[in-house]
Amino acid sequence: MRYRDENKVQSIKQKAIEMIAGEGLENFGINRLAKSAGVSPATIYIYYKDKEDLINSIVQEETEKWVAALFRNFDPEMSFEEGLWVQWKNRADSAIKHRDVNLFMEKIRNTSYGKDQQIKISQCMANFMGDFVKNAVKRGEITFNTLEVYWAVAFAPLYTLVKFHQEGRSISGRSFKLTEEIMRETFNHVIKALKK
Amino acid sequence: MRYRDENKVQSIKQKAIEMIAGEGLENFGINRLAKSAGVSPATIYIYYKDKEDLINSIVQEETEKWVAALFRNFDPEMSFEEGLWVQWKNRADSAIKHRDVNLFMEKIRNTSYGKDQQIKISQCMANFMGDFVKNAVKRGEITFNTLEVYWAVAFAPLYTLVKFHQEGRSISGRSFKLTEEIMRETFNHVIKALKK
DNA sequence: TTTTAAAATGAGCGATCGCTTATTTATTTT
DNA sequence: AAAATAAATAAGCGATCGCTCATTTTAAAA
Repeated sequence: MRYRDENKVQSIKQKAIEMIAGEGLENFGINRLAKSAGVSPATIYIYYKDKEDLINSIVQEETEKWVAALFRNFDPEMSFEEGLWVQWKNRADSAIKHRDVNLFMEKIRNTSYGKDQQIKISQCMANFMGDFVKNAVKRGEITFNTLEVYWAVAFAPLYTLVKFHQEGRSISGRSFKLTEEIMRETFNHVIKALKK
Repeated sequence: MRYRDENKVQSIKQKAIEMIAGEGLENFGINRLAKSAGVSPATIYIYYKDKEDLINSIVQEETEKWVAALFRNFDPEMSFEEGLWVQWKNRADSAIKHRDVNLFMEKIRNTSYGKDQQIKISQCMANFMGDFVKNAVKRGEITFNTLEVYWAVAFAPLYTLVKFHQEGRSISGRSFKLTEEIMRETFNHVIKALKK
């Protein structure tokens, strides 16, 4: 019997990510994807049940990779400042190295396909951060009441700068690049906010 | 001659906002909008050139209202802490009072229709904030180098909490409500980060 | 009351949508 | 070499898309 051509399914995934990253979900269609990936529309339905399944599968797969990358070289036993910086660095590296995937994820976020994605990210965050933050509090490095407030103060500034960077645009209207220097400046503000 | 029925165009706008806020752009269509608004599809094209013009018009209109609401009771001469708090309060009130519009704006953000929206918001922010921040620096209340960093530290935490609130979900998985108490807690962190 | 002109509409156009089916192609097993 | 089987495809289905047109409705102007 004939075996699956892995190049085909990889091409389908890759082109789907590129198309959604570029034009958004509202212009994304199976016929156009098939043409772009160099396969027949019917071929896509060998690998995926329907359009929804296609998108959900890719979202799930990329979310797992995305979260894993966020915690590379991270250890909950790290000091607060070191651990948070590792997560910041990983987040920024991800945005730069995998631009398409990050734009894709951003387009998905506010759609029905983004529900599971957000839940998975939240759970993973809670798991990893739970111990990390608990340790930091135990050591008397930081203080806080609500986990949501911690997340908002510790990560939201970075995520906003990453968005500015991805869009190549910002408040001032000028082009914006997320340099290590700017990351450091922002990080110092955040540390000041959270430290006792 | 016959005059335009303002109820009709208002109904079209309102239903468009509700539909996009609820199901997102990818499921939004003119025929369904017409049915929902109780008019003929052709009627919509009396008021708007095409689908793109319809969405762009609503985005522009609501963005102006949205930005205006953000600077209600705000004066660039205010002390830093007071001025920033006014903007925070306005942002939170907007999310609570005009839920549909805020969800609509959020769905639009990462689409092609969101480009002008973002630019307009950025410009308005830069104008209002320019003087305000300059005054605060002159008075020695705060210090910072980059406008983008200021924005990221001063507003991103609040905007993240607003998103949690809108989605009724957050890091922990539990339902999340943006109370005044949580806003205050977060605000104190941010002030600590920005004050000299 | 009649005329006039724009608002409003129902029906439906061509194009594209997600998806299926009948058939062919490729590769392993016999 | 023949049989077996799943991958892959071209063609196109019904449904829906954005949008238009011929016609009717409405209310001000004459």
